Amino acid sequence: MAFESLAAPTRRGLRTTRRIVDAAARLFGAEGFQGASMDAVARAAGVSKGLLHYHFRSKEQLLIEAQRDTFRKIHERFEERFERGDRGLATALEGIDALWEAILDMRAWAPFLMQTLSLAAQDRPVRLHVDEFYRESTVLLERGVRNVFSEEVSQLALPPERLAMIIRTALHGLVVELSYARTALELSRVEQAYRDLRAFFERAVLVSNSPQTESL
Amino acid sequence: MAFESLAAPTRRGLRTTRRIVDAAARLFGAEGFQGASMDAVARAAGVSKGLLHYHFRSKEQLLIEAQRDTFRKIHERFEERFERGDRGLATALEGIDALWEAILDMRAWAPFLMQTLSLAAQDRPVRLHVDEFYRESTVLLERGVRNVFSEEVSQLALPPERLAMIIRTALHGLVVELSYARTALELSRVEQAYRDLRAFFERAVLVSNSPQTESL
DNA sequence: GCCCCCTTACTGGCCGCTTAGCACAATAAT
DNA sequence: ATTATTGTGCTAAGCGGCCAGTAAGGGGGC
Repeated sequence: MAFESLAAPTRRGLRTTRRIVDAAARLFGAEGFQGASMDAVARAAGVSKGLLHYHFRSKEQLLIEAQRDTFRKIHERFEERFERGDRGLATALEGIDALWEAILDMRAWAPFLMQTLSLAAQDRPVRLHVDEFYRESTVLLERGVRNVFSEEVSQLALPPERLAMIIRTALHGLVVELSYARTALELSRVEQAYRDLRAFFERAVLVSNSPQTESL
Repeated sequence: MAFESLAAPTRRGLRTTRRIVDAAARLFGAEGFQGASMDAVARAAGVSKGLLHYHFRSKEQLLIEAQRDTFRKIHERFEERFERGDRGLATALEGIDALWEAILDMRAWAPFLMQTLSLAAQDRPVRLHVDEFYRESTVLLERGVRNVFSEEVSQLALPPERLAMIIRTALHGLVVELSYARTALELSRVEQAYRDLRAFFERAVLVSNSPQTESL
């Protein structure tokens, strides 16, 4: 992480770097990228501002590291559930449930994800980095779908890549709702929306008799 | 708009105010709220920076006016289509299509909507204003659902308010994808995702035999 | 004792907002 | 009809504060 030195970072350096990245993700999410000052991030991490620039070349670099970190966390939970050998609709639903649980667990990061997506539409380097993540996760999701439905692929209402896309879209929508929800009531409405979307998915994803639906 | 005077604004003042608000929505969407300076907005609107503060008490007030304007535009298209007297699933799908078309037409505003949602999670006054819009539009959407399905309400897979919620969620997801899509290919994928979600909706929204599904 | 980690102090620049004042239109006074 | 009066729309310039980034030096683990 210490970009200037070629020496391996020490344990201590790694720990503080981690603290800084966590604080950055939290604050960027809570107050926005431009809204959260380096000084505020430093205070939240319990270090001095100078140290941030010692570890990270710039504020933008800190943002990208924080994103990488967040994405990595999601990916881990992602993979550990979707890469099993099980098959069939029930397994697919379990996998999606696991994804949703991961998102729920990380709902403190939801505003940060929103910020990230919003920034990616503006800022070139951020965009490139987010693209990379989406390529990875889309591939992962598609492979998951193909694995899970391997024997029923011909019965799928949609080809796997389009299925992966609408799952991603629906999850984006849920993340928006999550990042917006404040009260327990609002949160429970979002959870209900997840269950309802899931039920629609369950009811419509397999077509028993006909081949795939019309394209375009 | 000129908040200090109690007099009605003249035609000229109104026209420039409109130009400023348009420029603000565009720039806030493109560069973010904190990212777009008042000076930049002024330049984009072809006026001086001071004029912005003449018409709007603060930068935040300008944001809120820009939001009100955007929301109003959406609402107009919203209502003109959903308030007809027609009934049935086909009408519902038409209504949703109209909504989607409206969103597509305004896809230049998608980044701005993202910014708005992201900011609403941070900023109290912005939040209150966005809440107000959501109350309105949710009521509108629910009423639309009730109207359209009035004779088949017992056959709905979900009660109207939950149906409205998942429509909103899915649209949020699509707006995220839209605000992110740059190339024509990406755009066409988003449009495909809409059609696929719509097909799922069509296939699952009515349950022919049983009453409403399990709640919670 | 060396080097990495970290702090304090500082700088240059940008940005929101204010202020002072000009241009022009509408109404009132002469 | 010309001249005051008033008020709105708008500009230019500057102030004050905040913030990303830097520089220089102190201390603590290997």
